[in-house]
Amino acid sequence: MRTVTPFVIVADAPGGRVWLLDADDSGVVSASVEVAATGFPAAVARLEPAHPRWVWDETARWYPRLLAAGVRVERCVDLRLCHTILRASSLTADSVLAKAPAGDWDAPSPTSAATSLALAQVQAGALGAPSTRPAPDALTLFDFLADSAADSADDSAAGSSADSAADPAGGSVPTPAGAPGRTDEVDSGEGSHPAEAPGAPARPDPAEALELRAQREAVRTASDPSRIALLLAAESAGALVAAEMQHAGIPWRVDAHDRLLESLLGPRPATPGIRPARLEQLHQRIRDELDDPAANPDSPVELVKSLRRAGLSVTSTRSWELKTIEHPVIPPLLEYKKLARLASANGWNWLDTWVRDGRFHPNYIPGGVVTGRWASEGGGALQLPKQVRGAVIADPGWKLVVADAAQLEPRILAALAGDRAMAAAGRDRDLYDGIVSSGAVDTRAHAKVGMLGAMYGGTTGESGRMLPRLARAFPVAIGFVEDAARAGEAGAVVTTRLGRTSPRPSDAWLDVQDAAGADGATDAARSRARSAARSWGRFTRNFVVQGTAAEWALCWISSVRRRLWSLEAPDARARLETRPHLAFFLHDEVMVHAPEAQADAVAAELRAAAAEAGSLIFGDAPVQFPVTVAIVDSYDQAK
DNA sequence: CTGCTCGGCGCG
DNA sequence: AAAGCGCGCCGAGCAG
Repeated sequence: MRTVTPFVIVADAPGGRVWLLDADDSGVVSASVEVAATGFPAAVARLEPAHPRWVWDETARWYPRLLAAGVRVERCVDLRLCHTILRASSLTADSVLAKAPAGDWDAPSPTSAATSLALAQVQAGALGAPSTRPAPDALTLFDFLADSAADSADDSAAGSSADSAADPAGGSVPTPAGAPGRTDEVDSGEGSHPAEAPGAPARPDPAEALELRAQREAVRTASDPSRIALLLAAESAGALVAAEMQHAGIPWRVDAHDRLLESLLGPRPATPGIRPARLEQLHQRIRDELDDPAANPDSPVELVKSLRRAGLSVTSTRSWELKTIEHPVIPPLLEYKKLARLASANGWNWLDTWVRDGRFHPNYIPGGVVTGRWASEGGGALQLPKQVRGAVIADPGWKLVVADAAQLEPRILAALAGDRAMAAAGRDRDLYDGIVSSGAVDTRAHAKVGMLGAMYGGTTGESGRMLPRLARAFPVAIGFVEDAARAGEAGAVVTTRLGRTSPRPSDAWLDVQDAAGADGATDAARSRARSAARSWGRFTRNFVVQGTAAEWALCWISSVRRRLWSLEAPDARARLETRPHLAFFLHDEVMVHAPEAQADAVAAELRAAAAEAGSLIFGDAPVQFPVTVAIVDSYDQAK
């Protein structure tokens, strides 16, 4: 019988086989088994009921093959994602891990696009999914998310997860409910033998084990272990969500998409490269109105020349510039640009490339943005235009439950800064309406543009005009982003609530600043330096807000994921895609694909998860994080 | 032919 | 109505 330890490291063994290594709280390996690649999913399924945290170099490299076999895991450590955070975080700046020279773990991920469609679409093997479902209250979100180095809570302390997060003890790991306890013998790292592979060679110590130890040490010695531990756990849980969403896919109806394209563009051209009928019509009208048979609306450079020849004083072909011009060519030109964009970005070619068997399987890239937001690759998953959302349709008997965090970023700012006035403005109502009620500004639109400007560093136009009023009404919140901006302008780093730290400015940036400070610096040099400094200040100003909002969103989807898995399933062996599951995530918005009978329950969990995420990150700060929830048949019906 | 930048525009 | 943040994708056009 295997000894239960908090971590099981997954690593490549020679000959395409896989090691599974027990590791203790410090990352010390105590036992190992080696399995054939084909036996890997079954081996994971066998160990999962003890709720280990699976440790692997990259979730995107290991988890898809488990999902393809119908095996789901609760928790993991994505070493590469965690490494990136720990290397940069100001909370772990003194750690051995942060001070070491760059190594393999700092290299860009070798796994990305290549895994997308191929692995996600591997048909399931014969292996059925064993039940990995815990009792509904067996694990709180904190247990689920938080790293054991900061975990002092007992499982029975449900409902006090925020307190747990705020009170790291650096203590022992609570034994998962129903799991056998550890033996002392194992902690020494001596005297234990590979339990399931008696003939195995000496215990391996792969790079993953070394890295896990370094990460555990960095967390243990961090200036605020609970925050960084929560961030690492949320980042890793997000990686599981990403793999699961890629596996399940977004329900996409090719017939509906095709009808939509046909109604806007005309029938699909038989030959690629030929303009659809509607575009060709508009093209001809553009030539006629410009009296220029060679006018080419697909080439910005050529189009500017054509427009200027026709007497229009344009400097670009941007839509917003064209809209300011009065001329008969403008309406057909704007329509052409809109439809040409649809045809090239989300037309028939897109359908052929990205939609298979009624699902769009995008490749999500957790941590792909410096602020901690996800990026995506292939198919433009995070830029699905509203135009085509009518093709996202729930399966028969199923619903889409779409939730959106209301005014997330300003609420995040209010909580980060501890601005009680702004918190009050958002209590039980739209935050921007609340700002209007406070008397700071006169319309909701002004409140919104003013707050966005404050968070992005806007200084001009309407946004700039609102800033002084907002600064008077909410000095704490505005002061917070101003401080972040000044830090960036001075070349310093800033850090989110949970410990994600901004990159340092480049050497080129520092050189520009140095040049401006030198004796005899020219006005041009000083001006350039000021401009670069302000630009970097806008980045750091936004980083703290966008980055902390991304942390909130990670906690939200992690909680949603766990809650969905606890909902009643058709049977204990139900696969991910046959029960309510996350289908899409977009910064502050999620979509759950769920059987109609469970849609209301899902909606309730989406709301509860949002509240949970808020208290997990901000404790009892008086800021609410409401979500709007819509239960719909197609995505275009949401908001 | 491939690989790159740029303009433009989709999303939050 | 647009400019402050963060992205990815497309076609055009150019360099090699």
